[in-house]
Amino acid sequence: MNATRERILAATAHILSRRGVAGTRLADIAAHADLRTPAVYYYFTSRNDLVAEVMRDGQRRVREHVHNAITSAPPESPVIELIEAAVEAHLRIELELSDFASAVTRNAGQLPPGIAESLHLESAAYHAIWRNLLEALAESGQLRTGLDIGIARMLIIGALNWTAEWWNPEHDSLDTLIATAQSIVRSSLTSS
Amino acid sequence: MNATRERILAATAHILSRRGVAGTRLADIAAHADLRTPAVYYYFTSRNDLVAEVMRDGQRRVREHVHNAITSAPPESPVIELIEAAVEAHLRIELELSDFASAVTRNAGQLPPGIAESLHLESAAYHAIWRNLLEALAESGQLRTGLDIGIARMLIIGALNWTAEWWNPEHDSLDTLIATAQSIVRSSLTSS
DNA sequence: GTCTATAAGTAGATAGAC
DNA sequence: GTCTATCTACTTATAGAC
Repeated sequence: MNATRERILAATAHILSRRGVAGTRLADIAAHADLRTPAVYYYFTSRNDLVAEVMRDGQRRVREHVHNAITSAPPESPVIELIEAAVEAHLRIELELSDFASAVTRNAGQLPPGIAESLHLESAAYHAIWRNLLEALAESGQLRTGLDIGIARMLIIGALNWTAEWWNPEHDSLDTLIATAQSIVRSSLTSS
Repeated sequence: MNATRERILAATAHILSRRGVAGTRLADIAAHADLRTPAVYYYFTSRNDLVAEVMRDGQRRVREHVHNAITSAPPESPVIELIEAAVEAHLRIELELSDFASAVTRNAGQLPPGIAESLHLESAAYHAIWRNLLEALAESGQLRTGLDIGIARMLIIGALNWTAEWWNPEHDSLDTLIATAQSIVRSSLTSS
């Protein structure tokens, strides 16, 4: 596509994921993309449009990355292993691979009205992936009994999303974090 | 203490917990406290000072509420039941009892430099409570083997904190949320 | 396509009356 | 103690040159 446009999007994701929606200035975005502020308006009609596109793109990247991890698992994999693959994919895209992804999780809750709605479809599609995984686990008979499947899904995704708030690569390796998260998710969902 | 000062603090917590740090305007705070903006400066030297006090107060309230839940548990309670009491207390103070508490969890990650440091001591004291609980569980021999205790703590607190982003009382009752969270935490930490 | 210059609006903070 | 009036700084957005 257009290189400058992509650079502006990447700069926005970078700053959004660190400073938050309301703390993200067009001047900072432009500086990070090696431009002056007005140049942004050649590619985007407003700050809100730019932010909205980054958020939608970020949510799409998370969904695609997790989706790929699930569909590229060995055929006939037990459902719980697909769930563990999803845990790893979610953490890697969020913490290691993409500012777009962390921009979404760190800002989804405090978006101005217009942007929130524009994200809704993408967000619903992502949650549908997890809902399907948990329903498949229930159908396989391995889900721990008495668990509210919708609440469990949100608690798990919450634990994963919150890592963006505290994880420090100098303190814990990403591999250790992933292994611990997988262990906790497996143990909390299954009975064995 | 001073009623007006308290009203300003409460108004700030209310708006902070809904709109985020950078989205919180002094004019909105003043209006919610039934005052004009300059009156705020009679009680606080700056917007940052006001926000910092609300955040420290919120973190203190969470810590005290959880601490009380633990110490008022029946004597000789098994550690895992203290942990379940802590889960309930954290969710209740956050979702039901205090705008100050939700102001903390929804903004802790994106605070301007000055405020972040002023919250550090309170925040460390709260995490120490959970660290003690998990260490006691390990010493009792009931902690699942091979679990990184520090990462597990952050994943659990993250799952609880994230509820502020999605929980809707019209969709799930708080009691159901608490029971599900307790079940998941117990199952993820213990082997039985 | 990207710039300089600037308009228009908004937010934090202060001055001083009451 | 709280107000009205105002200052200053900052941010989004536009105009128009190059």
